[in-house]
Amino acid sequence: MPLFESGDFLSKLTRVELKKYSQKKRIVRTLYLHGALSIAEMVKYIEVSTPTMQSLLDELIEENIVKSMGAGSSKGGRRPTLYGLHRKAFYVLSIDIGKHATRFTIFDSSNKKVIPVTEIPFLLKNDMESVNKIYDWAMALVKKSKINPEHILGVGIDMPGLVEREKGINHSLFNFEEPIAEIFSRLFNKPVVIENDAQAKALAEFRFGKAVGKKHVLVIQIGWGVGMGMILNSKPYYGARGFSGEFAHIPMVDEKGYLCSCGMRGCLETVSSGAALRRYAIEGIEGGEMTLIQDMAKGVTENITPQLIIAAAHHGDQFAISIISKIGFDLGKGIASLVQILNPEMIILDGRLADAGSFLITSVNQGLQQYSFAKIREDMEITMSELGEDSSLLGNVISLLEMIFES
Amino acid sequence: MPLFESGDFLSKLTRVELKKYSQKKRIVRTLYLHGALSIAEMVKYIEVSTPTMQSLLDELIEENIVKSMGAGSSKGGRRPTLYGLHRKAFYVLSIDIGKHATRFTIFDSSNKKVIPVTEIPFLLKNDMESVNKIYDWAMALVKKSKINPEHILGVGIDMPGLVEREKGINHSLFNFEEPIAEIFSRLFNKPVVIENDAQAKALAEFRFGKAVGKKHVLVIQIGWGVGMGMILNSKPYYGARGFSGEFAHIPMVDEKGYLCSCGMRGCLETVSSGAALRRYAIEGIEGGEMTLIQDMAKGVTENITPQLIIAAAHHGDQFAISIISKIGFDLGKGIASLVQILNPEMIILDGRLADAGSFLITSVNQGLQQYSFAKIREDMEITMSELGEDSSLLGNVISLLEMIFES
DNA sequence: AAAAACTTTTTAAAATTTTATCAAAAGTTT
DNA sequence: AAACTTTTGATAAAATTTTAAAAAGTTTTT
Repeated sequence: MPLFESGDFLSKLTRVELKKYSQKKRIVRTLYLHGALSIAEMVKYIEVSTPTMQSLLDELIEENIVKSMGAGSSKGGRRPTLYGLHRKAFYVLSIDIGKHATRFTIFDSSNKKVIPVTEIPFLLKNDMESVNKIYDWAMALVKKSKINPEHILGVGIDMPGLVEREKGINHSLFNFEEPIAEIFSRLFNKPVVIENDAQAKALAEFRFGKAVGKKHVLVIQIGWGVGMGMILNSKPYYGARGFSGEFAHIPMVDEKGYLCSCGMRGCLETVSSGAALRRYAIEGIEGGEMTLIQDMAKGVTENITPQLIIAAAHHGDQFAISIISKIGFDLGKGIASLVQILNPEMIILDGRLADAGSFLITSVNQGLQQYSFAKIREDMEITMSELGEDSSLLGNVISLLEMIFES
Repeated sequence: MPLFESGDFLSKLTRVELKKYSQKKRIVRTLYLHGALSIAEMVKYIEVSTPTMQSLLDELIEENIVKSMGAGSSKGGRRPTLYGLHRKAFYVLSIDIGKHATRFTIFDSSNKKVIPVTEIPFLLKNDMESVNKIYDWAMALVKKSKINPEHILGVGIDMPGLVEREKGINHSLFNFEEPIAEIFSRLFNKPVVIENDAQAKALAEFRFGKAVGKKHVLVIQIGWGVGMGMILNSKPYYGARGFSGEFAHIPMVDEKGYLCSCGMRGCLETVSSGAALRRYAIEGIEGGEMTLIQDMAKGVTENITPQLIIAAAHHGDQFAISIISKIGFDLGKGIASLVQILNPEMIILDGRLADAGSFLITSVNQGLQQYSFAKIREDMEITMSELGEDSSLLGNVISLLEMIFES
């Protein structure tokens, strides 16, 4: 049984065959998410009796997808035999498309990278040439990895923009006549799933990060801009067309607000993002503020980046701290809206601005406190991501597998 | 098989018995939601073969829960036998607790009221006396209805406040040592579910109103205050502790904003609610505005209600129209945040202010257009509820049944 | 050190569900 | 109006799954 079958194949199966097929997929999914398990444990996740589970596992072993991993530790009785995914059960090619760089890697079924992440810095253009370049680089990586392309289950891709995951369309980027996911699928001759970059990060947090086991989690990514991915009711939330999470563009400031890159005025992103931080710094310096930032940037405006401002704050620069706090407070105010509306269990901050650490968290909490109910905040945790910068690449794998396991 | 069994009873069942029990519940749920169906149709909803479905139905008929409803119309072949719920399969007592009045009725399993809604006007107090009064009135209604209390499956109650449905606690009202749902459950000696009033309305819209078949719907209730119930991913959304939907208290106006009843400043409710509308009217009249409102209220401030202002608008009063528009615009701005974050398919407006109809909708759309992406609005519909004022009573029934069917 | 208790796995009989086929009833086409 | 198609429902053999009990392997207790 190959893990991925077309609907055409599936429609020919009888009820029993279909049930067995979906049970096997659930087993593979469970082993992917939880690692090696005993029969007794698996029976708790998947509703079948022990003998049935055993025969399903036998078949999966026969098919070289699952293998016995030896005995686990006893809980006061016979030691269980653990079953886990064969390392080579499947590979997934993951691509993180960004504005200024695109990153590639390949994961195996135990979630390990089989080849280091390759980052190709290039300015993304909204044309087929960029698509073809990405394909070529990806194929070069596959070749380099020496993995048999047959063993690659599919391709997971994340990118910025308004992504309609189900239809495989990105309305902001690569919005050609044919859905971009289908274009890639044709090129790679594999199933391809596309995902919004922030949502990919949320998936990674949910399955392998701080949000494991949580039901309602918001992952907010703060870089030059702001993005959000959501897990609601233990499921990724996409909304009607996948356009959810546009937290960056909720109204925060009145008519007098700055013009946002999206064309509206006074969006959260105009007062609470890396770009806003930079603008505050430049405005401050022009207004005659005494600050380390100017020295550190050697007087060159182009050198003023969020990272530099954060570094200045870590050196004790009061102006840097004050503008980070300003941004944090407004972010907290924005988060207050989220909290009041969604009552999440946890909010995870990610992205480069998250490096501002306690400077940011403190002021975020201030804004949040001023604009939300204590009861709703009570059991909620705001925390920083610990998955690192490859989390979106990992999220792509999860996204692809979920697509395959759901069908 | 009684429809509601305790966990104790269930834990004694074998796997097969449990499966059969849950399949039977799913059949009852399906028949409740969709009305009478044929075996062939039910097989599409519930994954069993025709012979199995037949034997399950036979058992349910034997138990007097389901009955054959005669032949349906043919779709080009043998006419199907339709099976539906016995009218007396179960009854549900529904109570809508409001600040100024509490309303009671009893529904049968075909969703019909077996007795007209009784409204008891009394000012709700936060004490056990009010609880006991509500219980007494409810029992009086049961007696009047002449329904055997044994046949009442349970009690569904909605009320304002921060309701933690799973624990049966309302943190704003009746927050005694024992959860209020348990207190009522002990009094009635039946399963009781409590629900936030706006969420109850959302449930009614989702199952029997304009939101049937939709996946992501927000139901906004605008009366003196503002409430919201949500359906996300085809499920009622409650959040971590059931405190979601506090849309009324997201920040809308800066520090200069009005003080809100919740203690914060500048909440949406301070600029976009029946109370805000009244305040605008009074402020306007005091400021010397020429308006019909003053005549209609006979110069008595107490007479100025949202309804009166809406009536003035319908008479062409420009000032009334302008303040309704003001409120609508701000509501639209608030809705923009919801839309950007959640990308819903549909937003349903309900509550007394919804009577302002087109005056409101037009300005809501203006605010929404100014502060949200066209792509996200594109396929979204904003509409008025058509379920009428009993929708929360109906929602309570759905809530109770979902609790019972889920367990 | 042996026995008891406990967890996991295996086995085979028992129970259940499905598949496949047929029959009945109604619509559609010739 | 007869023949054909379609849909629904019923039946019995075939296949599958579960139950229950026994076996195997560890830890804990006596």
